[in-house]
Amino acid sequence: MYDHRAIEEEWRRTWEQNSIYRTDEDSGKKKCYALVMFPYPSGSGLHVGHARVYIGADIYARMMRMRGYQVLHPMGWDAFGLPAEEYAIKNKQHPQEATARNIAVFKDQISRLGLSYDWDREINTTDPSFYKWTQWIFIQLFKKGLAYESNMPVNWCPSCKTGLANEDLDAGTCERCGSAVERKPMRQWVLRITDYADRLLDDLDTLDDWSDSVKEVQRNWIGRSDGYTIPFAIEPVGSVVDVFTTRPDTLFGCSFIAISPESTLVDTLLKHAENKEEIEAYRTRAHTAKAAETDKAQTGVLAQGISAVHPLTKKNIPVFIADFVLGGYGTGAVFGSPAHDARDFAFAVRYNLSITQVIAGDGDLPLINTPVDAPLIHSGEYDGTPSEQAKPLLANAAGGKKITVYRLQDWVFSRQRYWGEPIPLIHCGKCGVVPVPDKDLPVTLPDVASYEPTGTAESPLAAIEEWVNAPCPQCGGAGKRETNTMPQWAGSSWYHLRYIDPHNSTVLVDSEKEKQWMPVDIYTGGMEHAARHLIYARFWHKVMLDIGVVSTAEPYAALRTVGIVQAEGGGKMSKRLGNVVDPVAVVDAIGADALRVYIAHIAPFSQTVAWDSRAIAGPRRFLERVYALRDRVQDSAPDRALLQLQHETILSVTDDIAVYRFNTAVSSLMILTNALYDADTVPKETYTALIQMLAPFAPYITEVLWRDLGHNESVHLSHFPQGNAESAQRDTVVIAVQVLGKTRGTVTVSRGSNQEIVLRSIAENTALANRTKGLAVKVFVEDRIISFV
RNA sequence: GCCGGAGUGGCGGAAUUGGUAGACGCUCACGACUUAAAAUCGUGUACCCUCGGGGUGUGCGGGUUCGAUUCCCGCCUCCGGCACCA
Repeated sequence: MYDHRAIEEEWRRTWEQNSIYRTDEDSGKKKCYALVMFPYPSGSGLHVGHARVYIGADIYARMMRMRGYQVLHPMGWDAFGLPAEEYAIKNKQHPQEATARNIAVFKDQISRLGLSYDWDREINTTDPSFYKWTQWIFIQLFKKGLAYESNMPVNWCPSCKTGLANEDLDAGTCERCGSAVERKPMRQWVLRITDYADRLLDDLDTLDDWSDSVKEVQRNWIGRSDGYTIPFAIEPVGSVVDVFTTRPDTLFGCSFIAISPESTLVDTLLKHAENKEEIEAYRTRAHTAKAAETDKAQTGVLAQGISAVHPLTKKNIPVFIADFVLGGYGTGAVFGSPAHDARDFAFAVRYNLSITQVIAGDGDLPLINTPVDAPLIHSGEYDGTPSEQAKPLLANAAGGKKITVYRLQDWVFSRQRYWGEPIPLIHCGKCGVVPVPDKDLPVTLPDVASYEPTGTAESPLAAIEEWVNAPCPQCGGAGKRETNTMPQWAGSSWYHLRYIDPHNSTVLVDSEKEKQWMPVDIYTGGMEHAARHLIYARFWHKVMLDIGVVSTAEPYAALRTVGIVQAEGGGKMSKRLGNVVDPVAVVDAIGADALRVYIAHIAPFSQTVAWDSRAIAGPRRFLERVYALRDRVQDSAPDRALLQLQHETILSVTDDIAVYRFNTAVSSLMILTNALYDADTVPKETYTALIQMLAPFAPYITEVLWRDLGHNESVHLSHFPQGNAESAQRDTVVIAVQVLGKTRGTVTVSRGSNQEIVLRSIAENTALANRTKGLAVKVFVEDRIISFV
């Protein structure tokens, strides 16, 4: 038994003293920026899920370092956010204090896992020297017109007392606290991410080394859809409503127009409608309704005294204000063609509107998925035209225009909470909204008496008069600071750039260093960030490309997603169920090395796994075996078979780690270890290679064994063994003998044997000779198979 | 409903330019060591049968092929994303 506690303590200290993981900036080497998603340092400490991501990324970083790359493998803290603030409210303590304490705990726990971070580059998003640049980026967005003030209804969480972005919602509830979210019109800052929708979508095709599932999630999230706007004149208002449609071929079936209560058109209608009060009441109710409770039964209110003119038939059509029409999608107005849409059909039935079938087909109405070549009917001169062809014809005839719309909406960027980056703007009565000049950044968070959210469009910062009142940077007159803060996603949208140049106080990142390190070569983290952090970060990156801060179109060249670690037997780990596994406790019990090998070996990295407290014995046994072998090492050369296995293992382990196939890499190392265990002698050469290949997985124990082999320097600074394809070739191969498609046995021949030699071997095997007697060889594949029929 | 991913022993999983299915690990059984147990070491561990042999088998049903976990067609189930998206 090796003493993992003593070993791990000793080497952790040694590594720190010698700073062996400091980033090597030798520009003669190829660079490798191996980034792992930094954590929110929560009070509940490190989870095995964290451990899995960090260990995977670390194994990769360690191998690349040993393969001679200059590796940048940093860690930091995404520390703004609500939990620290909630804690501060409860305990009347500055969130910075709780945050600092949590970071200390997290860092201590992380350091127990044997991770090779360069701590000289540690960053913290709540550090003013960091968020100075988050604010600086916001100002660049503002100056480019990509940040704007809006009064549209937003998602409001009544429990967190703040507005939220669409990305912060989970099926109509607050992603963080689970409360039903309301729609609430309020002043807010919004980022024009939709301006970048096309680039965000199209550039996904350039990300060859991202998993398809993440790209698909982003495509769904952006949700590009091509259609038309069709103008309907409104009488007697005299204005025009543009409706959005992807189905202009059903235009002759149009029996109503529906406008979103959130649309500004409603104000215009109100001036002329006969039932103003009813419409007002409906709109108010729609605005305050909880998103999750929105009536799926499609209600609406008819605008009395108002009608729309059908652009083709010139007939008058009723106009409804209806909450099933989304304010933020398309034009906020649609036309209803009930015969060919389930929702329009239900609406028409409810309000007794006409239903006219305009595309031929059998069956009950509504007829939904009609074929593209189904002919139009009841459509005047277009009768008989196939529906797909009819789309542009009818759209053009109606005066429509082609338009591309997105499901993605602009990013609601302001939060009415304390613990976030202050938005660096000053409101001036004369000059309007003025950005804080660079020289005055960062705008630091002042101390407040109470962190309690106000429940209004202002954050607790609004109560600090001496902070709020600030002279206008432009005219010097009296101004007021913006009191909204940024969402938690702000810092993580660009942090990868700060690791490159963490101590620079004059620029966000030195451009030479940026060119040296970007893009991130491999980014490791959770799938849950696919439609949040990873979209935001790509968006900011493209803006920074446009303003010359960065030099690449994409921030992350390759992406590896980690699977969830479930509780023993499956299901979510939760404190309530008492099934949470504490990685530090596991490290104490069996050692970080065994935990790392276990995590690496248990399943493919991206796959969900259930924790298995029994299976963890295997990796520990494996390490014990490797440790025990040291007493049998001899200075002899490996025999041919062992040398072959040694090189085969080096090649496969190198390949496997490169593509995060840690499970099969560990299997290969176990096979080699078992072979050494069975061998009469343990050749030093083979054992040395084994220790070096194992080093990325088990960094502590391999240091001890490396020292035993007579080395003074760390194994992690040694060079990863080089595999030789020639040596990895086997001398003999086993060939399957198939008769009528069934494998009936095997013969062993030397590699590269031709058919004659194989047939001779078969003849020497009585059973196989009888089986194949009188049959013809159908297929012979060298070194693989011979098939008789 | 739309889009993506996946279904292999008691369990986690391995193998795909089509070529011996079940590597490696866990579990379990038996044996060695021990007064005994643990640990360790050794052997075995897909299923079935009439067991020195034979048959079946990679979610289900078809197909292509000398040969299919791998390719094609049609289903089922599970996981993830989106969803009143016009």
